[in-house]
Amino acid sequence: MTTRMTRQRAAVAEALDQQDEFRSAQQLHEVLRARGDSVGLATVYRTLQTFADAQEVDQLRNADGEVLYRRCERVEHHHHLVCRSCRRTVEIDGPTVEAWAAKVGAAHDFTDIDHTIELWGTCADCRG
Amino acid sequence: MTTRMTRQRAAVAEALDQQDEFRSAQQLHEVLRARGDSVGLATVYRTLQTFADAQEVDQLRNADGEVLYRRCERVEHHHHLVCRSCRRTVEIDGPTVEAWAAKVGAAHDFTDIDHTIELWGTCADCRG
DNA sequence: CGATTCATGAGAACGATTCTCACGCTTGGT
DNA sequence: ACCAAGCGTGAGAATCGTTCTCATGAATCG
Ligand SMILES: [Mn+2]
Ligand SMILES: [Mn+2]
Ligand SMILES: [Zn+2]
Ligand SMILES: [Zn+2]
Repeated sequence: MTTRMTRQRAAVAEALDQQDEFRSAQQLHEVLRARGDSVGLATVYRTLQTFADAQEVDQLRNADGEVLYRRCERVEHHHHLVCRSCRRTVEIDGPTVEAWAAKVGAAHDFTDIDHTIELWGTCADCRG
Repeated sequence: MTTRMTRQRAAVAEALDQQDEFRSAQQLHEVLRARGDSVGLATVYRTLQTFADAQEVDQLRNADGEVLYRRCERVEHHHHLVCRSCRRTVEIDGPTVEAWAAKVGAAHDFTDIDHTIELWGTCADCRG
């Protein structure tokens, strides 16, 4: 239950903070390696999962099914608009869809409604 | 580019039609095997992908990252409310979120907006 | 300064999906 | 119907992201 502070966790947290875009565990592992902060791949996976469980990082899947992680600005629940090519991310606050999702779930007598809402597009920079 | 009619394709299509819930390629493969319509697993995967490309089946990923397929009633774009435990599915028409997604994308100067919107919950039957 | 116990990491294992490629069947023309 | 052309098939190998194993290392706390 405890969460010991280790060099590895600090390194992963720092690498995450340096990223603006969503990154995969393997990408972050590479970032760490390049920085000289050697951390085992298994540890990167474990640490990211720990952070995600603690709601300290957001995670989503790209079209290929890879899990991507990002430390967002806002800590409250939100969604993302992600560039398909560079992964530039905009944090989206969607009260409209929150209400919609809850209403639809209730209307069909489903409980514990959870929603997956992510927007993908091509950002201005990647459009040339 | 052609699409030859084979016993395997007919079998996969038929197995899909018998399902009310979202199913994985492996589950459908098992359904086929149980029916006596033996179809290779690779063929099941290929056929489902072909159907998906042709917009004849919808696909989504569950929390574990597995891809699930379903032949829906409505052929037009829509979303789903899926039971986490039995996968019972309700097809959702969401003009509200369609507009929201488009607006958000445009507001941030992203083009070719695509959205992933799926609702998960526990259906009445699975709640006991 | 120990003792305790969680954390780490190299490599094996996993599991869904894709790839390979020789063989067979659908198809379109004759 | 007959045939040639080439798409479709399937068993097994290969991929690849992710998780597991387990011996070793390090953080924590009295
Ligand atoms: Mn939301
Ligand atoms: Mn939609
Ligand atoms: Zn971009
Ligand atoms: Zn259910």
